[in-house]
Amino acid sequence: MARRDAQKTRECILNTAIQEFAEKGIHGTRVDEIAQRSGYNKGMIYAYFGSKEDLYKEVLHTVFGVFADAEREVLMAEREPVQHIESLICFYFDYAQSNPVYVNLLLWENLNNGVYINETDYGIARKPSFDQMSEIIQSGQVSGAFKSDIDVQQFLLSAIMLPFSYFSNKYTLSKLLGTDLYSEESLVERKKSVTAMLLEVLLNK
Amino acid sequence: MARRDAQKTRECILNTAIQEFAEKGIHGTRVDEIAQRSGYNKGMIYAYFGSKEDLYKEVLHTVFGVFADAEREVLMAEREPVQHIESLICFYFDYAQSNPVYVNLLLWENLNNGVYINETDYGIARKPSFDQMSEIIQSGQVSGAFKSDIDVQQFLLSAIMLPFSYFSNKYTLSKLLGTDLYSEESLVERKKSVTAMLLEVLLNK
DNA sequence: CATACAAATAACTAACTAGTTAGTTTATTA
DNA sequence: TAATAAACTAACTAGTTAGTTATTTGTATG
Repeated sequence: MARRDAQKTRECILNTAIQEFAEKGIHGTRVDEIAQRSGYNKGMIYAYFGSKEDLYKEVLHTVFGVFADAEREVLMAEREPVQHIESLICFYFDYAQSNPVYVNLLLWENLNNGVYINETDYGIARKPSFDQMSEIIQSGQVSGAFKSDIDVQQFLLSAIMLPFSYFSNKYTLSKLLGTDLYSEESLVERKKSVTAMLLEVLLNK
Repeated sequence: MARRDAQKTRECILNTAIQEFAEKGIHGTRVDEIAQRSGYNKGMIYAYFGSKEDLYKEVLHTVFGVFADAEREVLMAEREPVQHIESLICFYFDYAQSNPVYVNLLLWENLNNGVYINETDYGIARKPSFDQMSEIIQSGQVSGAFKSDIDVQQFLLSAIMLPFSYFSNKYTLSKLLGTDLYSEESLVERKKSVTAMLLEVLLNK
């Protein structure tokens, strides 16, 4: 087996970079640290990725790409509108819970005024997803399962942000309530509550 | 008038630091830049604040303190539970909208794993606020205005995060929807929608 | 097995950055 | 008005950091 494998080296550096950038952001991350933690020389990073900024953009591209694929799979499933929306809420909650790297990189980008994300295909990748969500809701309205006066865009904004923000504000929320919001039970309870709230607003009685 | 005024100098440096830290975080901010933008020598920063980190903590203390005072005022008002909760939602939305500095510093702190915020009195300042909110809801439940099966903590989490996250995810949300979410009309619409949603879940019909 | 080339590295550089210091300017007051 | 203290500054230091270069090491192939 080749101890020298450009493909594998590249991948290994990228994975280390994902961890580092998610944890410390583009300014807090040190290229030397990525080199050391990945086990490769700093020169390799520049050989394979060009610059710190380019590496960061590839990190964004990779992490957001993986998310978009997972989201697409949920949206592609053949389901009744109610179950479809329910599974989508469930997906957002679980994904944010088990992918802190994704949550953090989104936060960093918002703080960077979207400077780096604008240079990836993030928007292009998500637009059709959003349109598809809209269609699911509209079909639920047609079938009478969903209230007809629901504003699709407003509802989706809430459905996306309610699960996400529980994890993106982890530390300040814990401080506010003074209790552990991320125990197994708390997580189950929150997920139930968010789902119930969104469905109560959406469903016809 | 004294051109040399320690109090005023301190204040001026602090205000500049608030802007810089909110914009660039503790790692992205340069002490030299704060000095230059405030118009004072870097030595003054170290004379009055000790270190970059101590200055940052004082920034957090100041900004979160101002927020806590404003929140307290809303909570102290004598109102019927329905109007009281409505005014609270309104406050959260308006405050996040007009204080990007506050929004950003909260985001930075969540990304810093709450390291610096833990060394301010943020938690202590907010705990009684949270308890007071709980009381408002409970009194609404007693009077029959609010549903009796509402989980107070779950509801408050949603009431705090729904307004906030619309602003904390400004750039990625805009990318997702592809429209300007922060025009005058969009803001009014979002605020209405969030308020309506929360009240629908909370109020007895 | 020699050679050619890709993979990898150590050591370096130029620019930057938090923090310090030695000294100057201004206001106060005895 | 001379002495004193506080406000302020310019220039420096020690350490860091993104990025480069000269060189070595491993591997596939004719």
